[in-house]
Amino acid sequence: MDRRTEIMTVAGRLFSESGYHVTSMRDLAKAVNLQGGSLYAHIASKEEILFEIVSHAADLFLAGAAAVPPDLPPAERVARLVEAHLAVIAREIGNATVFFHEWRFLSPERKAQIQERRDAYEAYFARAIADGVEAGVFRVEDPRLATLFVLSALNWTYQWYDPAGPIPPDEFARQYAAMVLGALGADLPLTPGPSPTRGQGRSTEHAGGAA
Amino acid sequence: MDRRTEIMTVAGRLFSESGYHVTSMRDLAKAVNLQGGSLYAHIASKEEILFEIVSHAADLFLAGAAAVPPDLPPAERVARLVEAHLAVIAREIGNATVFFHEWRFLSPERKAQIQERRDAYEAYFARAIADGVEAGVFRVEDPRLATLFVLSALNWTYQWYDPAGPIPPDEFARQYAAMVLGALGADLPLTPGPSPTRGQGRSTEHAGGAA
DNA sequence: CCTACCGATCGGTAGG
DNA sequence: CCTACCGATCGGTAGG
Repeated sequence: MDRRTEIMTVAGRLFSESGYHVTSMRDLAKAVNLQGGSLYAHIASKEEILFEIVSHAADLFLAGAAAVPPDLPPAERVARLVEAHLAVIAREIGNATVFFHEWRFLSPERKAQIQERRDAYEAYFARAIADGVEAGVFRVEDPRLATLFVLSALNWTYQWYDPAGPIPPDEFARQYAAMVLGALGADLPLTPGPSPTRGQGRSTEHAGGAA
Repeated sequence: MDRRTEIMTVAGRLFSESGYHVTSMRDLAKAVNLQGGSLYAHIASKEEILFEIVSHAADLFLAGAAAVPPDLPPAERVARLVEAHLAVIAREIGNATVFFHEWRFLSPERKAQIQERRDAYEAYFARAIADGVEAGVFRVEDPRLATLFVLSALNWTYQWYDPAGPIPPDEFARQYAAMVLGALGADLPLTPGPSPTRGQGRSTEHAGGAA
């Protein structure tokens, strides 16, 4: 990993832990064993670092959605989109946090660039949901609101999901996808047989964040 | 509205628009027609302002949940909790934004105080969901994960919901509650008869944010 | 509630 | 990549 990449990686961690504005260039420099001014031999500005982190995360989300075959049946497509989204969060929770939490501090031009990719990403979900409604497998009143509902449920997960916690990422994604499909009015898609005792009571100890 | 209240109100707007750290005390002073130092005749510190805003929002959420009769059937209780949550966001979107976005910048003691209320709030949802599972009206694998799913779908709405937009708050809440109940595996609770043309296509023009 | 000011720290640069 | 430094701005205070 070259110096520049190291700076980006460490910055992703610091920005996600303390916030973009609270993290100073000197904090970052110290974390990579440099003097404050030396960072500028590798990067042009603090905002450039933020942009690279956010842009990288946006690309990961977009690539994940693009990898879902568009000819799959809508319900399966939605499930795959959900899984892809959560896989990105599980793998790069720090960068994902910066993506969701700090992107608004980008310059107008850079923010617009990210907005485009967010729109494109949202469109994958909107299409899958619209297809499902058309095919009669989803029952929603307003597809646009349903899309925002699904994305909301996904986007907030960076606030509380701990990939190292008790729920392994793919089990997490499986259950989450089932709930998303339920929200879309699909009839009990992948729910495993009637074993209502499964997982019960197991307070999974994820502490605060969501609420 | 006395001076102090005015400061809090304006600060809520500024913090939500630009972020807590980007908004300087001088920005705030100017917005209420004071000199920078004069703010300190009314408040002790910048963080005190943040705390009052966050604390106020936490109280609103908690009061909304507490007002839902605990003896209601679980499905209706969840629907009411969802509606109460969205009502707070519709009414105080600025303070709600600060609550969700900036609370982590509070001092450890104050953060802990807010965390307590968030936990109490979450417990309302956890209880309603647990009751529904027990009663057999909800079908979820892991009640804790289901609770986090529901709260995620709700918590993110401050990012994109516009109370002045095309979807009026109570219509918004009604549809949102239906999707939440669907996610919990309740059998098609309040879905109005088969009128799949309703609301269709109406791209509700909420622009980015969610994605 | 204002004027004037405090020390600290910020992102960034020059020159080597 | 370091040393030394820049102007700007920060939250907050003293004294009136």
